[in-house]
Order: sequence, then C-alpha cells, then structure tokens
Amino acid sequence: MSTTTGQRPMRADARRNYERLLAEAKVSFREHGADASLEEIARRAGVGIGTLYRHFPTRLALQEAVYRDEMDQLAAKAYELAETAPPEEGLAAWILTISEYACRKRGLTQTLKAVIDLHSETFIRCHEDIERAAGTVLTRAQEAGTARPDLRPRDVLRLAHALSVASERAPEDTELLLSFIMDGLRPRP
Amino acid sequence: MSTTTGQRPMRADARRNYERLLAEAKVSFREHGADASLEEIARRAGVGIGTLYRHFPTRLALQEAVYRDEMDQLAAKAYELAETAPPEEGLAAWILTISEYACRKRGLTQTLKAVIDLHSETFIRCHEDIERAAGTVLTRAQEAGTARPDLRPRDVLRLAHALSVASERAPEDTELLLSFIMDGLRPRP
DNA sequence: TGCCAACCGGAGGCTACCTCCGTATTGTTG
DNA sequence: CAACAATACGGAGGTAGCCTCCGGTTGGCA
Repeated sequence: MSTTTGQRPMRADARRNYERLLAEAKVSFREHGADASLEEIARRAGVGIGTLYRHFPTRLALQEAVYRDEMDQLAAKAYELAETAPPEEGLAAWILTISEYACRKRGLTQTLKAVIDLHSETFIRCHEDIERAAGTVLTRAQEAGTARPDLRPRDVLRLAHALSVASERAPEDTELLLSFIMDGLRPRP
Repeated sequence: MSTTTGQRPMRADARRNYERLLAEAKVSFREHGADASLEEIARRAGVGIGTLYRHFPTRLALQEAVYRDEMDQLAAKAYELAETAPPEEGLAAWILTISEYACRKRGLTQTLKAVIDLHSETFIRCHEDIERAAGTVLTRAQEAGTARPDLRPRDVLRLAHALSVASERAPEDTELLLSFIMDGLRPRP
C-alpha cells in the first residue's frame, strides 16, 4: 500500500481522508471514465479539494492509486481462496473473479463507443470514398497490365497500412519495402 | 463537402470562416490531440467562439469534419495521380501517401504514450503482484493433482481474460465456459 | 441604393483546474 | 494533562474552457 510515505506512518486523519478519496475516486472513474471531475470526487469524499491534491498531486497519481488498489484486491482474493477453498474450486473461483473484473473494465469504454457508433455513418461514408479512390488508381494499373487483376481496392489500402506500420521505426527503408510490395502486385508472367 | 447545408450555398463570409476554422482545427488537433481547446481554435482562426459553435455545434462535429477533409484530400490525390502519373508509379505513389498519413496519425498518440511509459513501473509492479497471486492458487491446485503441472500463472491469467471476452455478450453461459476451461486444465490421465 | 435574411462576435454564467496560506487537528513530550 | 510542534485541512481565488444568447453587422439581391 502506498498510504505510508515510507517514513513515518500517516496521521490518523490523513489516512482516513486518503482512503475516502480512493473509494470515491473508484466510483467516479467507474461512472464517468478517466475524465471524472476531481472536485466532485473531493466533494463526495467530504473533503476539501486541497486535500485531494495533497494526497494525489496529479490526476494520473490518483488513477494509478485506484488501479493499484484494484490489483491488490484481486491478489488478496487469490491468497484468501488459496487458504479457504479446495484447490480446484479455488482456481476456478479466481479465474471467474478476474474475468468479471475484466468485463467490468471493458464495459466502461462502451459509453464512449456508443457515441462513436452513433456517428459512424461518417466513417462508413469516408471509407467508401477512399475505396472508390483506391479503385481508380488500381484499375488503371490493372488495365496497363502492371497490377494483378484479382487485386481489390481494399487490398491496396491494407498494404499501405502494413507499409506504414513496417516503416515506422525505419523510415529509411520505406522505399525498399515499397518496392517489395510493388513487385508482389505485378501479375505473374 | 459539407460546406453546404444541402439547400442554398453558404454566404461568402460564412464559407470563409468555415474553412479557416477547419484549417486551424486540423493544426490544433495535430498538436494537442482531441482535447485541443475550441476557444483557441476560434482565436487562431480569427473568429468568435460563437461562430465556431454555429458551424460545429459539437466537438465531435468538428473532429468529424477534420477527418472527412483529410479523407477527401487522400481521395483527391488518387484521382490526381490517376490522371497525371504512369499507372504503376501512380499506384506506388498513392500507397506511399496513405502509408505516410497513417504514420503521422499514429505518431499523435505517442505524446500520450510517453506519459504512460513514464509511469509504467506501476503497471509492471502490479503485473508481478498479480502473477504471484495467480501462482499461489495455481500451485495449490497442481499439488492437489487437479491442474496440469506445466501450467504457468500467466496461462491462468490469459484464460481468465479469454473467458471475460467470451462471456461478455452471453453472461448466462459463463459457468459452462468456465467448466470447459477447468476441464482443459486438468492433467491428462 | 436600400432592405432583410443570414451571419458575426463576445459577454456572461457555469464548471473545473490547481495553488496558496491561515486555521485546525494530532500525537508527543514534560 | 497541558502545551507545543509538526502535520494536515479547507476553501478562496485566479485562470481557463465550455456553451448560450442576442444586439449588431454584413452580404447579396431587387
């Protein structure tokens, strides 16, 4: 636990507030995501905003503390099961615990996903446009006999994406990689 | 283009401001990510904040417009190449264009990644803790002869993760899935 | 030129961020 | 148990961003 500075133990009131803040932060982050209002967390913990900032100088510090606490809980559950449950049952129970935790975490992002999905027609439209554009360049190369006839526009896009990933760390090799790709696109003689 | 309402064409000043906003938004989002200040975008475009909100009622609307514009540019490049460059060269050039765009986009997130990496010791520590915890439950099951001896703690964690993914849409099947997993963990007779 | 619909700008009310310092609480020592 | 550091608290206050609303301005058309 990081409720001690590594030196003297925290004063009683300090420790109490630290724990309240952590508990409220956990709830708020769950409800509103990583952008939850720090002032509201302090408010709900019945604590001044200054106190929050003293214990957690940074939003990231608070997020880390919450994360760390959740991990501690999962670990504690394992040790508890190892002592109280029959071996196989214990293992199964713990796997279930972890799985549920992961589900809950993933659920969080779905609020954001819903917003994006709502507007996804834009993305669909854009994708269609780009495929059409890819089609014109590709068709022309195919008609000139320099590209395999079975290539589809989406293949071109995927290759471009692959190239961007491959050449990210070594931009000086981009040209070489591109030449490999272009070789691969040519019809077999 | 969405610079028309689908009805009458925009007034000259409206169109001018729309385009300035779009240009500045592109720069700001590139520099500061999706959380860039809308007021600063308006300021840099030399336009009142009200004007920004009239054209783009929502942060998402502005982001979508920027995205759409970038896609239009990529598509335009394809049509241009199809008319001016030899077929094969045109195809290669376009693949390169797309690849570079994807690289630039990916570079954006690295600012955020740097922050996270900086604090990644926390995550490493947590991961170690959890593996240790997994170890205790697993070892016990192995000693009791109900789990294969070649299982490692990380395998347990991965299975738990897989279970969470698999059971997300059908929580009622979780128990059944778990029983499959547990069967798989048992030593071969 | 004159008119009106379309458009502009930014003040204003709100919330959140983060800092700073006077005040209050704790626990330790005589 | 009293008194005093050391420690911790709280929230005012200055800044900035969000978004709305409306009096004033401008462009385009007759």
